Amino acid sequence: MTSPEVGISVVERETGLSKDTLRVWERRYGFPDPHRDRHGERVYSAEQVGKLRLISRLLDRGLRPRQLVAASIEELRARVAAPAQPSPAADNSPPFETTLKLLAAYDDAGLRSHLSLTLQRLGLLRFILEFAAPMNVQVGDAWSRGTLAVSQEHLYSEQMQHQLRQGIGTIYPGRRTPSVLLTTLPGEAHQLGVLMAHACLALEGVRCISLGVQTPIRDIAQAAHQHGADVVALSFSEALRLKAALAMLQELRAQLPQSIEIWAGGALWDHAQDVPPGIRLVSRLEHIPHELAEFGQRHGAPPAAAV
Amino acid sequence: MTSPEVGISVVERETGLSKDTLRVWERRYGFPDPHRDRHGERVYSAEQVGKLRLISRLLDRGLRPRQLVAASIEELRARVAAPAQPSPAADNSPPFETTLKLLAAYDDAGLRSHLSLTLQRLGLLRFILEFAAPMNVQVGDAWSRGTLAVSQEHLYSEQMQHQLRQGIGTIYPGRRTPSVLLTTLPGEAHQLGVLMAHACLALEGVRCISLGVQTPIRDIAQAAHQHGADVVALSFSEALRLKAALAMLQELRAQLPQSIEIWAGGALWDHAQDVPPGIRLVSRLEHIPHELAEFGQRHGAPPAAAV
DNA sequence: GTTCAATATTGTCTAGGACAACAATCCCTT
DNA sequence: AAGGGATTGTTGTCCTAGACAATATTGAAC
Repeated sequence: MTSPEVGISVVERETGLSKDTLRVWERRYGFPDPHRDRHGERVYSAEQVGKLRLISRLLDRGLRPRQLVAASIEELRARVAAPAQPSPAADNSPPFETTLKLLAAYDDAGLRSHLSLTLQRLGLLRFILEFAAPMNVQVGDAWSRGTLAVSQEHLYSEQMQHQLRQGIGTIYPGRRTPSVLLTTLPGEAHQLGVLMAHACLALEGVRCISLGVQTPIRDIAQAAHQHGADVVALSFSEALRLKAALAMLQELRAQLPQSIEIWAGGALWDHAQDVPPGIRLVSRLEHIPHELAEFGQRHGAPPAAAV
Repeated sequence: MTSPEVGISVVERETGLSKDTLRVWERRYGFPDPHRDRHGERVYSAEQVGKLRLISRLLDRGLRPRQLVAASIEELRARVAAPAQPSPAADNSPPFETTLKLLAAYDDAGLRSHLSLTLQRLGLLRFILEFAAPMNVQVGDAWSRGTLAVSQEHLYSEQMQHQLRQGIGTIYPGRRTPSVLLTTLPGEAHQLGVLMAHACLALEGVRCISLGVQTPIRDIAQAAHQHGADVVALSFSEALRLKAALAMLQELRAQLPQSIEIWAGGALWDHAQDVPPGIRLVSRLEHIPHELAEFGQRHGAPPAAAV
């Protein structure tokens, strides 16, 4: 704990709620109810910031603030944890458990070795589908429950990224269609989704180009054009607000010719019911081969020749 | 051009100047001077946004707004381009030229192959010192001059990252002291600096742990403690404001015990004259071995046994 | 020249009012 | 009873204009 009480701009940064919103909530609902320093400026307690963070998360799921501000912290925490899909039965099979144990012990060398061995043992595809993807969810859950520190989540992410890139690096680049441009929208900093998708696509022999994360809309459109991409594939974690994501998707759709498809995937869409027209939801990495086959049919290409 | 006139929140996002700042400049200096829509809300022309973007950049270099708002766009553009260090004689040796040519042609496959070959030809250390580091500068310059699109810079960064990680992956982890924790501060998203430092350290046989980018201060401190790190090494590009960087460094210094050193490196420090006490500036990657030797002397360790 | 105090500049905070966009209700018609 | 359209409630963002702390800059005294 550095300082238990923070100013409004810190709260804005930490919760994503604008200063205006924080002030107007205080005026309307009486929450948050910050102290004032000697100069009359708002000073928020760590507890209130925590509650605001929870509320902010629930807002993204379409709930409205009036009820949320009145609820207790426990209630909010329960709502945040629960109504996602009930977490795929907290897998306790050895690789998962070991990973969490290594993270808990801050054992980076052990983690590196464990991930590398698991990759070699399973092969890249099974490593991703059966291990990396569900593991990411577990790590994300543990982080949001507070079981895992930020630094541990970073460590995990870094090491996993390393393995995935090693894996991708060993694939000889294919030339199958469609040509896919991979990236994330501004504000979405998680790389693992892009890397997993990259690997799955490359394993299908598809030509793909990754721009890393956080590419501005206009630049995605430009790059798609320049590279002659057939598909722009975007990865979304729960870090991005659903509203913002939808708005940006619509903007991108408008800037791209109809001949270029947009595929969207990632955890964000677990909570979403529908997407704007002209966007294809690829909710699971497993569906990628099927999606590629369908693309082939739509575009009259030869039906997915074996790699 | 999507829409030639935009609202205040868009300007905030695009320029990094807060709404408050935009309004108070208008009040004080008469610039910017947005039109108003029928509801009295500010509407900024593309030209004004452009000028604001230039001003925002110059502010980071310590200039003050009063003069800047009065200057013409051309004048600002000249100032942005010029007074950095005069760019190390735009190296035109083959690998550099080829890289820029491949980027200009959006040739990702060619770039991948070119980088990989250069890495194999030079070896990891020379690849970094003689090629990657100066190339990063050139790409950054080209981007800020507008010669290179954002998507091209992303592509470069992604491919270079790939090569560096491949290189790091082949190094058998050493156990030499000091134990180094690598990352960047919040707001610093550039990974290449961390990766290059990681590689240089690993090549010296030093045990190092990377947390990726943008680790919150508190979590850096916690991780350093948990990992038993002797040094926290931080990379800074010019993306971060100098002021913000210094403040965060001071905060981190306060949270770490004196026994843990902080090393700072990266392009940001080319403009800076001095750093807070208790921070060691490692201005060039080439100095890393020397820095390690000095660390050994300071801590009475055996004088840098050969790897 | 340095050092310290006075002054100017600059960003961020404050308050309360206004309104557009969206969601939820209600009522009327079919 | 169900669908559709108007009314009402909710919510986020914008507005003005004033205040002040933190940081530069200037000026005066040594």
